[in-house]
This record gives sequence, structure tokens and C-alpha cells, in this order.
Amino acid sequence: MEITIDLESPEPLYAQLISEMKSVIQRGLKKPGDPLPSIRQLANDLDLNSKTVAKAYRLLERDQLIQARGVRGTYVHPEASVDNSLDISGLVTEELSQAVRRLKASGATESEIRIGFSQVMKQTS
Amino acid sequence: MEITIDLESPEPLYAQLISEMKSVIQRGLKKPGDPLPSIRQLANDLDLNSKTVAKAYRLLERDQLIQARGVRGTYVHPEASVDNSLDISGLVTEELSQAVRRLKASGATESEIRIGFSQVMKQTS
DNA sequence: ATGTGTACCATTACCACACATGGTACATAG
DNA sequence: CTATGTACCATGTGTGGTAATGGTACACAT
Repeated sequence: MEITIDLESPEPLYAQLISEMKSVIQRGLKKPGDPLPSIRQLANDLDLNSKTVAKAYRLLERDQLIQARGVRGTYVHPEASVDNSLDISGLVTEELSQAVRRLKASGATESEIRIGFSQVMKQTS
Repeated sequence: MEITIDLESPEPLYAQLISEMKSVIQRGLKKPGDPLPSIRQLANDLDLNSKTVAKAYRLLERDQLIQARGVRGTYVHPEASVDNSLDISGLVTEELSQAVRRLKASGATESEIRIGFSQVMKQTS
């Protein structure tokens, strides 16, 4: 699986793992339908906690790059888009920067925007 | 000025002061054009730091509730709207909750939204 | 000269959050 | 029976931001 994790990097471990997995899939080392190592297996190989690997798998699945078939294991998504069309991270940045730009134009302070944001996140949770 | 500040409250001191000032103005205890105590004076009376009072005054002025005439003191804004029409705080909440709602509908996690938000705030500053 | 609003510099304390870890448990396909 | 993904419980650590403090300085109206 040619995956390396740098414990010294400021980049979160789960994020590193996501990048590595994306790279493996997009370079064709693993093709749609191919089985992937189990969470516990990969955690053991990379010397990571299983929860960390599970988090990476969970996000990769939501981005349509892998497919968790429950008890039957995890596989590369049958329609894994090499150019991930639904880039949720980019969507988040886009949507939020528009909102922030509008608010600043209305005279809102950065502090107020931060405070309002945390309030909104408290309510909706 | 009948203003009380609760040092034990989780509510920030400057926020408490803003609420109290709004109450005083909207109840008509201070009418448009009336002079207000100076920053240092009020800070001394309430036993607060002058920077804290200055912060409250600064935000109140931006909301058109008071009017700072520089060296000549601070006064209740001539057109202090009892129902503050340009409620920036409300605008912030409105705009942000819409954005958050859209993002959640797209499958974004609360964590991702928080991360994206802080990234946006870093860039725009 | 005095007091005004304002603008910098800085530090301290606190709190929320992300990150990562560990343990346990469950239903189920093989 | 074994291993799978998943879901809870919990803990510790580090980081970043807010809040509040203090000091100093400036231009200026009275």
C-alpha cells in the first residue's frame, strides 16, 4: 500500500492518511472495486489507533472515494472520480467566504463574525 | 446612570455594558443629544478598565446608538433608533446560519465547517 | 494644563475545540 | 469462531481565540 505517515508533521494523522489514500487511488494503484485493508489491519501496519484510521475511512467514504460494505470490508468506490467533483472542502470555503465578505461589507467586525459563527454552531448542534 | 455589571457572569463585561447602555437609551433615561459619561469616568465608576469601556463605546457608536464627538465627549446619537434597524448582530446570525444550513445539506461535517471558517478568517485578515 | 477619544504596544487567564488515544460492545458475513 | 464496520464511553494534550488587564502616546477642544 506504500503509505507513509509522518508523526512529526503538523498535518493531522487522519488528514495525512486521506491524502495518501487519494493518491493511491488516483494513481491507479488501487482501482474501482479493489478491496482495501481493514481499519484494524491498516491501523496495525501504520502503528496508528484504529479510531484515527476509522475517521479517515469515514471521510473518504463520504467523498465517494471508497465504499464501506459493513461487515464485508471496504473497497475502492466503483465510481471513484479521479477528479473528485464533489469537493466538499472547497464548497465549504466558497460558501463561507461569500458570507463573510457580505458581512464585512455591511460593517461587521471580525470579532462579531466569529462570535456569531460560534453561536450559530451551538444552536444547530 | 443606574448601570450594574456582574463580574461573575459568563457574559463578557463589554457585552454587559452594551446591553445596559441600550436599555438606558431605549427606556428614555437618556435621550438623543444627551451627554454620556466619558470613558475614563465610567471606567472609574464601574471599576472597569478603560479599554473595556472603550470597546463597548466603539461598538455602540457603530450601531448608531451613541455618537463620539472626539475630544468633545460622547453623546446619545441624535437619531438613536429605539428599535435598532440595522441590527448587525442579527444580520451576522442570519447570513451565517443560512450558509451553515446549506453546507450541512451538502453533507459537510460540523468540524469541517469550523475548520473552513477559521481558514477563511485567516485569509481575509 | 486638563481631560477627551483613540491607537498602539504587551501580557495573563480562561475556555472551546481538534486531535489522538484507549477500552468496550454490538450485529453480522464469511 | 473470526474479523468486519460501527457506535458508544472516556481521557489527555496542544492550540488558538476571546476577554481583560496594564502602560504609553498622540492631537486637540476647552
